[in-house]
Amino acid sequence: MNERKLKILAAVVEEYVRTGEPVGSKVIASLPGIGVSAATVRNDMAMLEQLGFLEQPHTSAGRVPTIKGYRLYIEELMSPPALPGEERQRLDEMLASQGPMTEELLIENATTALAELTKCAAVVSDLSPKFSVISKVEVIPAGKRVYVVLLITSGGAIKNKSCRLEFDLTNEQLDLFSGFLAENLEGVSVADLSDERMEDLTAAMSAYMMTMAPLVEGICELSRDLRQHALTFRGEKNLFSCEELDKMEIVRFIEHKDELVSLLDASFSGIRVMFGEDPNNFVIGNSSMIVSKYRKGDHDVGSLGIIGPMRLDYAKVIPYIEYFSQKITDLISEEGESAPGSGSDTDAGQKAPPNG
Amino acid sequence: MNERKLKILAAVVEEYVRTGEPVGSKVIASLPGIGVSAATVRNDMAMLEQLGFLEQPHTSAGRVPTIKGYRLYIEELMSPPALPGEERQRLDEMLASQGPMTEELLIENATTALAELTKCAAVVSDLSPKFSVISKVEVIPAGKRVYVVLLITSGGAIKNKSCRLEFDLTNEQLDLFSGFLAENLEGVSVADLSDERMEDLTAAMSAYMMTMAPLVEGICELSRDLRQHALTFRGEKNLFSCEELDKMEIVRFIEHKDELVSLLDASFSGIRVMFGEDPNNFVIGNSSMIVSKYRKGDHDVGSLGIIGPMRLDYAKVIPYIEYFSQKITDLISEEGESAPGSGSDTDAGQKAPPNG
DNA sequence: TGTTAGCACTCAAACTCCCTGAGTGCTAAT
DNA sequence: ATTAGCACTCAGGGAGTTTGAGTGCTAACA
Repeated sequence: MNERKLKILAAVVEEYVRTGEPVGSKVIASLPGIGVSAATVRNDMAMLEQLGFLEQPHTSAGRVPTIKGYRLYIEELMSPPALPGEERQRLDEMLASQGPMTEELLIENATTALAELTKCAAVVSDLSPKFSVISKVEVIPAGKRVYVVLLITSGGAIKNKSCRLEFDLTNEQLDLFSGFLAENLEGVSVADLSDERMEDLTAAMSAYMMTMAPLVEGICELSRDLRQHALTFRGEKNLFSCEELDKMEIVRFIEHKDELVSLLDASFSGIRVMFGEDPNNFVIGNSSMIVSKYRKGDHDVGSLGIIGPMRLDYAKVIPYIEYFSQKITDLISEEGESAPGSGSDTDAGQKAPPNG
Repeated sequence: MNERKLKILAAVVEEYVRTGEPVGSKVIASLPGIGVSAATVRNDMAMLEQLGFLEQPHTSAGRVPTIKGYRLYIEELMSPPALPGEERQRLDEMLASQGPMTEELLIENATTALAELTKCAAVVSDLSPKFSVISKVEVIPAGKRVYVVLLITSGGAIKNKSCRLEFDLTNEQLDLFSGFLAENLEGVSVADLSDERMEDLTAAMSAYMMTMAPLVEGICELSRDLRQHALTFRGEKNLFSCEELDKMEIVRFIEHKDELVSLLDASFSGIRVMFGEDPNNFVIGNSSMIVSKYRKGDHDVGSLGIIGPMRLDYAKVIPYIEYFSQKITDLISEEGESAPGSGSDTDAGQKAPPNG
C-alpha cells in the first residue's frame, strides 16, 4: 500500500460521492494530483480491489468503494475542512431561539439544524434530564378528585400528569403532602429518584398511602420519563428523497426508531461511523450512521448523529456533528450554575414525534 | 341507467378495489348476481364509460372506476355493513386507556386506532379545548426569577410555560396575582379568553403590570395554544406502503400537513369524501380523504378522517369513521357534567348522507 | 326489443436479438 | 515501474415479435 494507492482510493471515494456513478480509471487519471496514466491507475485499482477496498458492480463498470474502503477513507484519508468563523456563527444561530433556552429546546434545534445541513435524517438521544436536579414538585387540584402532579428540573424540563384519586383531599392533607414532597424530592438528582427511593418515601408516610397512591405513582411515572432517553428525530423526508435507500426499509426503520437507542447508547468516544450492512440489523441497508456523544459536566448524557446513504460527503458532514456535540456539551454543562432560562412548553404526551 | 347497469358499476368498483387490476367483462359476468353474458356486460360497460363512470387505461384493458364512478358508488350503491356488537366493543377498547381519560388522549387513541384499522393515514383536527372552560390557573415559582404558568381546562388539557421576570415576586405579590387570576379566569370559556380580554384584565391590575407582564404574556400564549386547531396525524407508514401513491408526493404532503386544517375546517355534515385529483391541490394525487365532523354539545369542534389511496374499501372504512366520530362526540359532550370515563354505549350505525 | 355468440381488432407487457460504449485485464514495449 | 494497445466483457437501450386479455361490432336469436 503505497502513497499513490491511497491517493487513488481517496479519489475514487470522493468521485463516487460526487457523481453516484462507478468511477473508471480514465476519470481518476485525469484528476489533478494523480499524474499517472489510466493503465497505472487500473493496476492500482485492481490491487485495491483485491485488498477489499473497492469493488465492481459488474465486469465492465468502474469501481465503487466497499464499506472497508469507506472506513479507511474516513479514518485515515479524508481531510475535513475546518469550519470558518462565519459558518460557526451561522450554526450558532441555528441553535438559538428567540425565547430563552432550555435543554430540550436546544436539543430540538440541534436536531433540526443537523437534518437541514446534512440533508440526512438527524437523531438525538438525550439523557440529560437524568442528570438534572428536581427543582420543584407540585400537586395541584384540578377538578373533582383529579390532581395534577408537576415536576420541574434544573434543566428547565417540565413534566405533568393528571391523576385521579378515590377521595378529595382536604387542604391540610394537600399541604402536608406537598410539604413532604418538597422536603424529600426538591434538590434531589433525577438519577437518584428511582422507584425504590420512591417506595421508601411512601413507606415513610404510610398513613396517607392509601389515598395518595395514584399521586405517588404519577410522580414515579414522571421521574421515569425524565430518566429515560428522549429520542428526537428529524428529516425523515431526507431519507425518502434519497434514491439509493429502499423506501420500505425506511418505513420499517422509522417505525422502529426506538431501537436506535440501543445503538446510540453504546459507549465510545469521538465520532463513530456505522454502516447498514447486516440485513438482520434493523438499520437501513446501504445506509450509514454517524454519531457523536455529548456530555454534561463529566457524564456522557446523550448522542447525536445523522443517518443517510452510505454515499455521503463525510468530510463535509462530520465537522457539523463534531461542532454541535461540542457546542451542546458547552451549553448544557454551563447551565448547571446559572438558572435555566424560561420559555419551555412541556406538556403531557404532546409532541411525540409523529408516529411512523 | 337501469338497475343492472348500477349493479355492474358496483361490481366493477368492488372488484377493482379487491384486485387492483382493471376488470373485464368476463369477470363481471361470472359474478353471482349478474346473470347475463359477458357481451351484455360489455355493452353496459361501454354505456357506463360514455356516461363517465368508468374508463379504460388503454383499449385492450378492462375498466376502472373514475372519480365520478367512485362518487356514485359511495353515495348510492354501496351498502356499508353495520358494525356487529363485538366489533364495537373492540373499537371502544382501542379508544380507552388505563389512566384517566382526557380529550387529548382520546383524540390520540382514536387517530391511532383509525390508522391501524384502515391501513391508511389518519388525521384528527381538534378544536375542542377552545370550547372547554379554564378550570385552574397556577403560577409556580421555579427558580430565581423563573415562574411556570399553568393552565388546566375542564377537558383535561394541561398547558404550561416557564417565564422569566425581571424581579422575584414576594409571597404577597404571588398570592395576590394568583387570586386575581383565579377570580378572573377560572370558569371562563377558553373561547372567551381572547387577547383583548387579557388586555382588559391586565389593565385592571395595572399596578402590577410592569412586573407581571411576562406572566400575562405567557398565559396569553397558552390560551392561544388552546384555541388553536391541534392536528394529530398517524400512520404515515401506511401511505408509504401504498403502491399507487407517489412517494415524493407523500413526502411533500406530510411536510405540509398543516395545510390540511383548511380542508378539515370546511363546514359540512355527515361523511365527506374528497379525491386528490387536482394536481395544484396539495393533496396527494390518486388519493382520497374521508372526513367526518364530531361535536361537543352543539358545536362542531373537530374533524377526523383518513387519507389513503382512491382504491379503498369505502364500505368497510366509512363505518369506522362514523362510529368514531359519534363516539368522540358522546364522550367529550358528556364530559362537561361528569368527568369523562370510558364505556358509554352509543349507536353510530346510521347511514350518513355523504357529501361530495 | 333486449340478449347473446362469434369474430376481427387493439395494445400493453414480456421476450428476444442486436448494437453500443464504457471499462476492464493482459501483454509487450519503453 | 509505467504505459500504450488490444481483445474482451457486459449493462443498457432500441427494435422487432409474440402473447393474451379485453374490446367493439354484427348478426342471429328469444
